[in-house]
Parts: sequence; structure tokens; C-alpha cells
Amino acid sequence: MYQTILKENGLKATHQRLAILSEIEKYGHVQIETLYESIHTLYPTLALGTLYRNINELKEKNIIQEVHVNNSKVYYETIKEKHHHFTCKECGMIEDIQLDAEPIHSSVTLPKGSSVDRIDVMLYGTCDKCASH
Amino acid sequence: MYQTILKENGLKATHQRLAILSEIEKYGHVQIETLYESIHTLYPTLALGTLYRNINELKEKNIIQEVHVNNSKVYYETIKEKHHHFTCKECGMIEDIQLDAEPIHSSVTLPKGSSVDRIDVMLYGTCDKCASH
DNA sequence: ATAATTGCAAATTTTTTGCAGGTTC
DNA sequence: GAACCTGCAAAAAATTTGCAATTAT
Repeated sequence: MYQTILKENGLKATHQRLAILSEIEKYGHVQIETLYESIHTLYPTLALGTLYRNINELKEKNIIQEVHVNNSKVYYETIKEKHHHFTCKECGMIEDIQLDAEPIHSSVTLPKGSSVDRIDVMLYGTCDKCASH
Repeated sequence: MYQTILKENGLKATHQRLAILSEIEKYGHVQIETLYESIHTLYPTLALGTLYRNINELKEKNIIQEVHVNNSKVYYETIKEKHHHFTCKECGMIEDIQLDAEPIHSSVTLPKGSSVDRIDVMLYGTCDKCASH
């Protein structure tokens, strides 16, 4: 329930914020432009400035996060259970992937003294649809 | 030799391009602003527009690539042997890491019909210096 | 010689900000 | 009612573009 999450983070549960979060959720992974167009249909008065301000706040509070694919495209997703990503080089589709990164954690050699507490894996390839085009 | 790499990709080996590449190489991972300031000292006439145009061309030709860390910072690096990255959450330092992603490749379950041909791993943690601050 | 590239300036796009009025708790 | 948020408009920052002059091959 986003209402709760927002309050827990000291943010007021405004219509705009709830709309932003539920749209991001709906898309799964979405770029800011698409997000703006989409929310604008629901809330024609939503200002782009408000969207940017909220995206930044929600990032700071770790309610959403960025996903970067392929040299420069930035998507947003809500933060949920830990997962990784698969993206199709043809169509750009992004999908959440469940995988165990522990083998990497335990086998990697780091500079002495450093420690790792999070691993993000990005898989690039071709999706079903594009493979069979 | 960048002279050769550029020509192989149908690009002329201008002073500007060679300077851009050797500066990126020097830094390892660098943001466009730092890169501009740094090259500008060597070539005071280098136009920012030229830098952007070249960054884009070099990306298209796969001579350089972007590295994204921590919600929104973009760095550039030259493309060399396959590697992964470690970044320190405290100081933002980025380091190339050698690791074997094959265990992931062979254990991950993808949607039927999709295939993976590249895996990028990003490790987040704390570096030596910051750990012992 | 010629085709590509640069610098410069202007245009465009993206993101941030100030503030008065409105909303949430 | 107080603190927080929003919309709007303006400002700032980042990126792209057109073109005449220059440079690489």
C-alpha cells in the first residue's frame, strides 16, 4: 500500500504521488517521458516540475530506483523484492529476473579491505518474440 | 593504438578524438564534465559540442561505453577486455573487476525462447579507504 | 581534392527552482 | 493551523544542430 509507504517515509500521500507510483508499477519499467504523458491523461494539471521533484524524492527515500540499459536509457521501477534484469537488444523490453548472485559474491576477488553488500546483474540478449520474428 | 581503431571504424584520427580517448583512458571512468575540463586545458578551443558529438560517435562504434552507478551518474570508459565493476557507496570510486559470470549464465531461468549473450555485473560496497576512514 | 570534422553560436531539450495558492494530516 | 505540496512560469543545465572554415587522408 503506497499510502503507507509514503507516510512511513515522511511524505504526504498526495494524489499525484499515488498516481506516479501506481503508473510506474503498472508499466514495470518506464521512462520519465512516458510516465508524464500517461499520468497527464489522468491528472491533466500535473506539472512536469512536480513529476521531477517527486521522482527525486522517491529515489532518495528508496521507494523507486533507476534501471539503466544499453548506453543511456533510464527507466524507473518501484523497489520490491531483490531481483535482476534481462533486456532485449532488439526491442528494448526489460524484464525482472530472479537469480542467485551468491556464487559471484563468494568467488569474486576484491581489492583487499573492500566489501560488497549488493550485486546487480544485467542480462542482455534477445527475447522470445524478437528471436522468432 | 587509437589511431588505428578510429580508422578501422571509418573515423578520422583528429587531435580532438585522440585527446578524448586518451583522457578517458587516463581516468578509467570519467564523467563528461570532468572530461571536458580536462581536455580543455590541453585544447582550449575544443568545443563542448564537439565533445558531445564525439562521445556519441564513439559509443555507436563501440569504442567507448557508458557505466552507470547509483541512480543516475554516468561515466565513460574505453572498451577493452570484458570486465565488470565495483563501486564504493561512500566515495563513488569505480573499479574494474574480473569475474566469471558463467555460473549465472548457466543457472538463470529465462522466459522460454529468450537467449542471453552478455552479462554485466555491478558490485556495490565499501572500498578499502572508506572502510578504514 | 574531397569528404569528414571542427568551432562557434543558436536552438532545443531536459531538469531545477521560487513562490503563491491549495492540500494533507 | 502548520507544514508540506502543487502548478505555473521562469531559470538553469545539458545536449543537439546548422554552417562556414579547417583538417585528415
